[in-house]
Amino acid sequence: MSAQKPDLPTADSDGGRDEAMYRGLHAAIYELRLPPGTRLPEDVLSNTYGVSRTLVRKVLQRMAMEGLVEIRRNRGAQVAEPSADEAREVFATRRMLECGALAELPLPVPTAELQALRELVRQEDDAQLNGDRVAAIRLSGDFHIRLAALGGNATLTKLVRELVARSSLILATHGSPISVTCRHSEHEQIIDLLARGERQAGVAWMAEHFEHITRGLRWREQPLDLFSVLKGGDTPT
Amino acid sequence: MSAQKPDLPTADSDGGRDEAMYRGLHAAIYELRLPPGTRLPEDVLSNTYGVSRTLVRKVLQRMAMEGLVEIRRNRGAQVAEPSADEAREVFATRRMLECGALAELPLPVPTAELQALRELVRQEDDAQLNGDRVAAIRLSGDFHIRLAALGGNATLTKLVRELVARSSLILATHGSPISVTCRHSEHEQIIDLLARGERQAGVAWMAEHFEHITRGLRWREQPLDLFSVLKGGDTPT
DNA sequence: GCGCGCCAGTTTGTATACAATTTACCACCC
DNA sequence: GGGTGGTAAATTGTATACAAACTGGCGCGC
Repeated sequence: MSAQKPDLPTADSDGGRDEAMYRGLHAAIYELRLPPGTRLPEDVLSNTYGVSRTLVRKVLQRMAMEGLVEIRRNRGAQVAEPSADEAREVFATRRMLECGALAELPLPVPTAELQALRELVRQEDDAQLNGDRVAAIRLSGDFHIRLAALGGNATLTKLVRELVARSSLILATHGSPISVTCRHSEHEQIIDLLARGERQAGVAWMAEHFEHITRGLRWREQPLDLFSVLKGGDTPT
Repeated sequence: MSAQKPDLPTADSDGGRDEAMYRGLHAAIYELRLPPGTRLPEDVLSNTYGVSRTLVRKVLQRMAMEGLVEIRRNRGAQVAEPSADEAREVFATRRMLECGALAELPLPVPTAELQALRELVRQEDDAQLNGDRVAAIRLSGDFHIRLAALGGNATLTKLVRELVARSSLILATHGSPISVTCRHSEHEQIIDLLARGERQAGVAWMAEHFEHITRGLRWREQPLDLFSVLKGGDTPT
């Protein structure tokens, strides 16, 4: 059942400079070193990575498709600033995908995987205690990705990976400073339930977990989209 | 001041010639006028749409991200030929997303929407009777997209739209000539359950519906992936 | 005759040049 | 003085040019 697709003899190590640039930019955004709203001028990236604007544009287009970057016509690219609506949608979608995947997870889960997941939880816990909010967000995302990947569905895993990366931006924009991410105990609880083979309970817990995250967001209003307000056209007294 | 032009950020109205070309190519692939495996040389597309290869590549890259086109380094693009594994993954993922969306659909569904869905079913039914397999596949996809869109989750709807387009290629490649798509009665049954407010029954029926589709695929005739066969080194006797 | 290697033709990958649009700044007018 | 309009600088959009890689065919040697 494993869908391994041997691309070319040189597997995934290569991919060219554009792939290297993609990884760099993706990591920088996922790890919030480039916060939401940061402008990404093409010539700067071009000079930074030593490639032509052609490749820069290619990478930016790709990341725009993934929702990590916003490209406005003739106005360049910037790190995406997810709206409140988008935040709700992303987490609702993640809940469906991740709960669905969890519900069909073949049991028992290999011990090695359980151990790796526990290790991620431990690191996330450390980050929380150290007040390293950014690291906690990233590690929480890694946990969810790894968990989703257990099902062996590469298509689903890819989607979850993309949604998790967007979630990172969402938490940076709308997350409250305290208890930004999932409470560590919740992640640990899911693992424990999985280890005991109580899959259905794990699914229920996961759903509640997403509920907590969504509720934890603070919906501080966005930059007040003047256009849509005016076009909304409520009758002027 | 010429600010009267509704230039919304996520412009769906216009985006230039590249957007027009995207729509054209997407429709051609979705409607199977360009069957899986069809090569898509850049200069041909360039001449066809009257744009430079730059824009052609931009569109092809985008469609590759969506899984509709495969781009192999230095070897150009072609309409994707989904593998059997990919087919299973796509339908499993769709089941999770679409069942999840259905389970949370606010009831009652507006009458106009129900009517539009019934109309799609009717057209699909016609196509089936007329032996127009290609139209039936497309209309079936339209039905699923419209149903998913009812929830109002744009992020989820976009994912479903992409997966449905890929499903079109999957059915073209692996679908059996008869009963290619969903049996029409199944779609109608889902609408009826929805109209009566029996959401849970609808979800269950939808899940079974995907089960039927997956089972209806014929898995013979794998593309003879010589590389992985040789490298896999199973050497079965 | 069969196989190997070389060469030409074709196709893609990347960079650069030029056009179009936006942005910012400053002079100008009310 | 504040707002308006225009012009210049900067940035992006598109096209083209050139380099690299692959494909297919032909000739040569075994």
